[in-house]
Amino acid sequence: MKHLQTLLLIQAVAQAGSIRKAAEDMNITSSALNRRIQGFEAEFGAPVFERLPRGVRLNPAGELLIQHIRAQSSDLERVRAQVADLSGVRRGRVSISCSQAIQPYFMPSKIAEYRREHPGVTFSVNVRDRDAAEMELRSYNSDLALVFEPRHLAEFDVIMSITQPVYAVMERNHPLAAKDELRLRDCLAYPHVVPPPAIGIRYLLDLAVGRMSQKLAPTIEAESFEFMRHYVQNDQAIGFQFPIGLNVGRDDRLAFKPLSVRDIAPGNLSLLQMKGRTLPVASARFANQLALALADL
Amino acid sequence: MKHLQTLLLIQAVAQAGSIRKAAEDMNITSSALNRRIQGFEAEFGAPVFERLPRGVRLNPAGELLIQHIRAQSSDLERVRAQVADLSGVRRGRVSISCSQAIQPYFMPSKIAEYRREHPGVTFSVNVRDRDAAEMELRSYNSDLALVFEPRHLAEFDVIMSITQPVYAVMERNHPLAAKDELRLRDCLAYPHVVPPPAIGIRYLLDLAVGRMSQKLAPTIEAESFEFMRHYVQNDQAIGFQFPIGLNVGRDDRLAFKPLSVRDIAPGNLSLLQMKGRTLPVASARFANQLALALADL
DNA sequence: CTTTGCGCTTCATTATTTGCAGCGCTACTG
DNA sequence: CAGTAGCGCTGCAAATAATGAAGCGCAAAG
Repeated sequence: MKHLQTLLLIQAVAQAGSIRKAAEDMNITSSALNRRIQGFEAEFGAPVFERLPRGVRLNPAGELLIQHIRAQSSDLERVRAQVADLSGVRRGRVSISCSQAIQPYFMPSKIAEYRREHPGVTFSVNVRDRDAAEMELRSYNSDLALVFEPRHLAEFDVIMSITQPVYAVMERNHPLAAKDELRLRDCLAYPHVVPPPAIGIRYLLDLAVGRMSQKLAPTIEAESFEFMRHYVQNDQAIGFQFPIGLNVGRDDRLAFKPLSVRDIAPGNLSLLQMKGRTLPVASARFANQLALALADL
Repeated sequence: MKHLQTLLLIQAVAQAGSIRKAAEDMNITSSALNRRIQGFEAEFGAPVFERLPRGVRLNPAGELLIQHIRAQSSDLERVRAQVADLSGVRRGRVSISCSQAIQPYFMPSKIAEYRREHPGVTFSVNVRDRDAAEMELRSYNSDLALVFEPRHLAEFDVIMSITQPVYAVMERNHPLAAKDELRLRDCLAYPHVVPPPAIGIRYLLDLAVGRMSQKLAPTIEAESFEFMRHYVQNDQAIGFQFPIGLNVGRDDRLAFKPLSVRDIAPGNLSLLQMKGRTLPVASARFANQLALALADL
């Protein structure tokens, strides 16, 4: 859209960190870009960038402005999608960031379900830890985020929120696989595979261990739950995961047993959007469907 | 702001109802304006106006767009105000629509109180009935609305809400002035002054009377509470008002007595803003102060 | 101490926007 | 029922604004 051109250029400069680089990215000369920015700052009434010897950087006013720009363009997109919707076409693109646990079973099935009714809608799914997912929302790169243990709840609107107990994951004939419910201390007696601190489940583990005499002594710290699932088949090791990320009852090589909630708090799984934002139709509907599915879990 | 120019022109055309009129308003020629609009529609991907023989009118897509435009410009204003705030200056303008009852005592004292701390902030206060106040919010002409018995609550964010009983207003030595609490039927035995149906208190009266055998037989239907207050000093008449609009205990010519809540529901006084909107700093702070003051009432 | 990369400015050039005039159309008007 | 006024739209020349090429001064990096 033409009327946003200057704003988009500002965004490009903010990202590139220098006017000349941004100019190259946007296929114009640096002089033109330079003057557009000066022009804008003049009519805006305040500088937007700090001039550094090696480039530019947003100043506080610029940070405010860039936020406005993102909201702007995303809202315009929403309007266009809604207008397209008016003329009968059901199109759109839903972008969502989610925790790793959501990715293997839950999200694919829900997306497939949604697309059966709205085949014109496309999706963009990003797996992100909780901090990164929040960043995506803030930058309007994702419409939705479905994450465990979100951090800065006050900055977002919570569309739906449920809790899930932490499960231990182990080989099918692991000594602990006989019990129905496990104590955390029993698990820690075995080698254990835990994710790095940025991941929600690790946060809960750290909290829980903090109240105990025993310490967390991770044999392996691994980002990937996929990796964890395969590793525990070797070393009589224990992994941890939420049930939404497990194929409970339909995996014949692994056993999944819940940890006692006396030992470790259940995880909070929240569906978030940017505060106060009006989502595009497609995203809003998908969020709705997700909320219903979560409620049924 | 230059990058909004086309959008503002569209707004002008929507308001004027014809391109030529809008062109005159905006001091350009109709041909220039015409082509800007055509250009915009082209890149927008859909027409925004219906062409009528005597002018143009927004089509549904246009309605969506105009809403976006209003949100846009108001948000940009907010950013500018916030940037001004950054540079140390406490400036800004708060615009608020309120019910008539709020105007004589409550609003002036709260504004004065606020301005003692923020002398740079200016105010624009409009007295509106509940429907008109909601219109002002929707069109972004007012940041806030403080009204009795709002109608379409779902379209707005409720910042704060309290209830107030209905009071009868009468001459100091009116026969009913002796009692502590009045029954509605006793009031209706005297001539009564009521506002027109658009006003919140009338709505409550109509509701209450609907459950009774007696009918509302207004001697006078008057917009102005001011008028009502003066009139009841003549005809032994009864008027109705919420205590927030009365100088309870400090008026020596009138008596104010609450009606029994068994007869008539208390009025709901709500502080509203446009849904999902980020208010300018000044307005947000003032809303905050109002909410506190209402809670203390 | 040279080099590199930066923001910014000047000036001629190129796009873009504007105003003027006029066309065709439809709904009022006498 | 012709006349007229008001409308949206378009062609064309003039005015205005944005652009690119080149170069200046500056400060950090090598």
